[in-house]
Amino acid sequence: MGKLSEGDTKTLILDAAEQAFAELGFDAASLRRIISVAGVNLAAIHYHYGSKEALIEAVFARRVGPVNQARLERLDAIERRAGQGVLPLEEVIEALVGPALRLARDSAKGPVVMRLYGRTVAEPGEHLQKMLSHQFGGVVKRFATALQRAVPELPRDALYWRMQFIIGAMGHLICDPQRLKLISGGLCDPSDPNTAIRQLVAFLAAGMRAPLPSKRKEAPRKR
Amino acid sequence: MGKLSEGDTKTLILDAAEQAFAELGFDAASLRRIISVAGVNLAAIHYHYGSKEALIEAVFARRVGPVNQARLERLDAIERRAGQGVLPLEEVIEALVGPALRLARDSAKGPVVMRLYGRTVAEPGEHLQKMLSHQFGGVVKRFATALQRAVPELPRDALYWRMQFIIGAMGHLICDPQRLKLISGGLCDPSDPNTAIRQLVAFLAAGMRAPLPSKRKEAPRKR
DNA sequence: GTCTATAAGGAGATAGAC
DNA sequence: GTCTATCTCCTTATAGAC
Repeated sequence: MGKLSEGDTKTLILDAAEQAFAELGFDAASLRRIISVAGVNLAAIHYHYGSKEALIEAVFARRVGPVNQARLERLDAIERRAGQGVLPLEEVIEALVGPALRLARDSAKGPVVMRLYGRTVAEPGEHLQKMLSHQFGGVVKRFATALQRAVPELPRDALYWRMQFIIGAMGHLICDPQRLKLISGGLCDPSDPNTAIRQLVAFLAAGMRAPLPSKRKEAPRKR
Repeated sequence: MGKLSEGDTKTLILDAAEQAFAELGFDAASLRRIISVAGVNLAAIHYHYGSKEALIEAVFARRVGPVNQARLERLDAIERRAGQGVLPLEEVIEALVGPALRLARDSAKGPVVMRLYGRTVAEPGEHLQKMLSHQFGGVVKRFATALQRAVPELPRDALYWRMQFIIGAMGHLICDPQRLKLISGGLCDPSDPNTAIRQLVAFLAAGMRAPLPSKRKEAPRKR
């Protein structure tokens, strides 16, 4: 556990698996492809991890753990500064989306890691979804109460709707940055985390402060 | 093409495939599982569709075509009413997200269809992504110019960033409605399209109108 | 810990009778 | 158009030598 050796077989597998999962998806990335990139033997995966499912979980946990820890630490600092008062909305949102978007810069892997991270949300499969709930359940709860403290007048149902929108906007940006570059004709550069965070926080904060939708009907329907 | 027979083998396959893809994902849903639900023979899939890839495309096109047509028709009506003036932002956004969210109500399948529709955005695979660009390219371009006309003072780079956020929030809501019910403790009901649309439009319109993010401190500048 | 060899099964696709 | 039977390939996983 305390080993640091870089040529470690266990780590070689983890790195190659991460890249393959990000590039091809969990199903399409076979263990055989992973070992060919890692330069290790097929049996080594089962020796070190036991199964493909366990490998997926290990790949995921290595990145998600630090991100969620950073989120909670930043939220702690915000709450400490605010005392009993209202929390600053932009800072709370930045604490939620910033660490995830900055993951691209922290890792030498760059955008590859981001795709993996964002993709898991959309992927089906009981095992993955259980893992997600386990990894993110606490973070979601903490940020739900923090956002409530940042926008106290917002009813609770609207709060949860809007949290879902935040998660969706963040996830899509993380998962599929290339599409933004494409549709903008190269005008936007999603690989720059600072610009991404600034744009995202401004948009989401305004959304959180939006006046409540009227119960009224929608626009006239064409038939 | 003009056939209406409901027990049609071709349609039975399409229905079963849609459900299986939505439930399990494109990779995990095997043709053998699809035929067992449809009650048809394995060879029938290849006779009617040729390959699994072509089947995926057929499943997708059946739903996306009408949705995109509805989007463009509503946008046409909005632009006709507005003449040369500024477009009403809420209505443009509603034209974009409404038809997709209402898909759940129009189809007897309900939420199943929604999951399929939203999931495809996040899925990897060259073939799927090419198909997406082909199916949605025109719609994205039309709505980009429409949104620009609705928020004329917004710089073009911010416009594309925010469009990406819109697509993400909408897609996540469509793809994974159950998570909202879960994290809200049953307070929010994502299966009610009208509430979902109202909440989503209010949030996104406010986001589109957000002041531009500053580079470092509070100094929102306009172009 | 790492290797070879192989097990055991599921996948998509097809040929040819009816 | 529909069926049975089968082909070929690739997957995860394991047993056992070194």
